[in-house]
Amino acid sequence: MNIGEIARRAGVSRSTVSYALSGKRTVSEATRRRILDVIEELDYRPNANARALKEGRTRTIGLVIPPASRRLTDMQLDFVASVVDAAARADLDVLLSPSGGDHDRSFERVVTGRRVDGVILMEIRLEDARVARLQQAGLPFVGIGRTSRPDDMWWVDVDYAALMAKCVHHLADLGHRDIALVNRSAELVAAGYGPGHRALAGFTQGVRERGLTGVDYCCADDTAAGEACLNQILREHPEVTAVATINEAALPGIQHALENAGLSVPTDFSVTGVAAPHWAENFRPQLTAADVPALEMGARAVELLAECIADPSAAAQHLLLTPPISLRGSTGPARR
Amino acid sequence: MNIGEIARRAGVSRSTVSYALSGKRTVSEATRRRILDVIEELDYRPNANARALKEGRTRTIGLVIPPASRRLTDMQLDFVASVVDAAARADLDVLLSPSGGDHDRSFERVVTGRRVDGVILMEIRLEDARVARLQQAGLPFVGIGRTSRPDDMWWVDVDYAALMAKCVHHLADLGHRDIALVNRSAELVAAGYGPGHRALAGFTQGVRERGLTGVDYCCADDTAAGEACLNQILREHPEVTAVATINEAALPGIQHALENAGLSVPTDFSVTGVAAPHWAENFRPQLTAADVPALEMGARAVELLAECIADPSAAAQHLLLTPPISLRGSTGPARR
DNA sequence: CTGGATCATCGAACCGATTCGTCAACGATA
DNA sequence: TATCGTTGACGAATCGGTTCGATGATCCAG
Repeated sequence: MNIGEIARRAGVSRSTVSYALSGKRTVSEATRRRILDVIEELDYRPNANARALKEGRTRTIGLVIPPASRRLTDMQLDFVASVVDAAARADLDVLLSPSGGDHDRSFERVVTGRRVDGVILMEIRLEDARVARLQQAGLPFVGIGRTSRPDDMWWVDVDYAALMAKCVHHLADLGHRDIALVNRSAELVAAGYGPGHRALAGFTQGVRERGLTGVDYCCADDTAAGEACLNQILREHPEVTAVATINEAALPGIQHALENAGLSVPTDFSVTGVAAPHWAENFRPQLTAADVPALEMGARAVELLAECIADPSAAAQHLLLTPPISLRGSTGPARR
Repeated sequence: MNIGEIARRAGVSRSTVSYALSGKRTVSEATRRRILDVIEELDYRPNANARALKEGRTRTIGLVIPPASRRLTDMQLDFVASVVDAAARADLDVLLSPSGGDHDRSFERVVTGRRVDGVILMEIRLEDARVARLQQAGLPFVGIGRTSRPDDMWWVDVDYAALMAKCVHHLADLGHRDIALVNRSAELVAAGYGPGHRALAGFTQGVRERGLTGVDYCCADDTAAGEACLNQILREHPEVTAVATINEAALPGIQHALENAGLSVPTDFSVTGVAAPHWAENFRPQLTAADVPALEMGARAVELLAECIADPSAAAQHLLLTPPISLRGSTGPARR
């Protein structure tokens, strides 16, 4: 069931079959009809590998996700889902590669095997060896996040610094003087994970601008860690009346810790931050937070990648998103 | 930077380079050394498409996931992650295809494009057109779940019927007489989603065996629906003292509804069911539930698929998992 | 009636690997 | 020295498509 078989049954040459399918040259209506009938009858589809080999492109994009050993955040999950969906709409296939910062085999296969036309790279660090590797290989890619030298690469990112600063200002407006940041895990931050660093920078800047006192804590991405982290904050800094966080997965734990401490939100304690809508709405009361637009990011990343593939020499494009903070019920005036 | 380039620089023929890499024929140590040096210097990797074309296999598996429009459950996410990980360990790439029950283009590409050696098919329905399509195309595949005629296909599944029956017996043992089932969404059940049907069957059987009274409700996969569903149960059947569920995503909503109704778990009301450990542990008190072994399922599905690809004519293998119910704090004696 | 343009089709080269058949060189054996 | 077996390398065919150049048929204008 290859193109030769079709050609034989239709009594034409292989090239005619190819032209009948692609339309790149005219084929008489009669033979076209005959060829399509045979194709229909045999349920023939061109071999994608052969086509990719000759055409030099695969109509496939690579999606490099964090290693599966670490559970994906909901935001990342939304992002993956939207990338896959956007790619499907553009008739692109998606090849998944679970890779951390190291050069593992899966990542190397994707980069060097000419299996993909381009790559979307998730969870980029400030210094990321994978970026250099992709640039060296000359493979078009779009980063979700940016390195410390972001100008010469394509990326889509959320402006965590600005968002966190906004959160701090919001808390300051409500009269809070002592606040805490619940960041992502210490390992991630130590590895140079951009959002972690930029959120801290924004937090620090906001605190300074408003003359507040701020403390920051790293916290692993799960409920238990969130609970432990907030307990630690309450113990070590009982003066703190509000926390801001970019750690979605810690939110349930934060909630538990506050309940256990007998603190009610928002009368005794305020909580805000950056989270996927799903988490913000599951918090009780619903979280005042910037909703990370993961779904939009995925679609835009695919669009950008398509442009980058079409013209790799074009100037790098960037997209820095600053979603508004949705006021819900989890922040209120500082207690006194 | 193809194999010809390497051959030229090393002063040998292309076939010699190929044999030096594959080891399928002997190559003298001297030339091998020379070839590998050139490869190293030029950072050459064989073109995966050309290799796949010639060899007739792609070293890639397809993973057909539910469409992204519907948020994946945590269990599904764990499953995807473990499949991707297991595949990476076996040096297989994973091609993602978001497909519902219909034949969409993405699914058709995966099935007919010869881009994958085999497929893992998630969220199988009792009558699933995709299964027939794969069988017709002769593409090896492993189902996560089974159709109503499961004997002639390979699959891995969780015995939801047995698990739900166990839950019912557990509740009966605690003295509950009126219980409710919170199932997955009405659309999913109507579409013939296996776990939904089998859970209901197990629930009904358990209720009958113990002479209880049981009501069952469908519930969309989110917090709001879970809350609404439990409110409805409390309103329409105030005699109910316990619910069992296979709807993880409804658990937070169930919790909210119980809190709002002033019912405390487990003294006033019991909750149990089947959920990924993550959800079970986030419930308060922690959920007495069967932990769906999603991580194990993923790894086993990849193993099975590898066997199925190696020998497609072999007898179909099945794996029906019945994880034990972990007793945590969310079930207790019926109130009186 | 002839020359040139247009249309439809064919044949062959090519993409980048793998693999089979062949063969030269060499050493060992008779 | 003639023969045989082994080793190491080469050349060509092949996988299944796409695409370029060429060719024959048809048509219209001059």
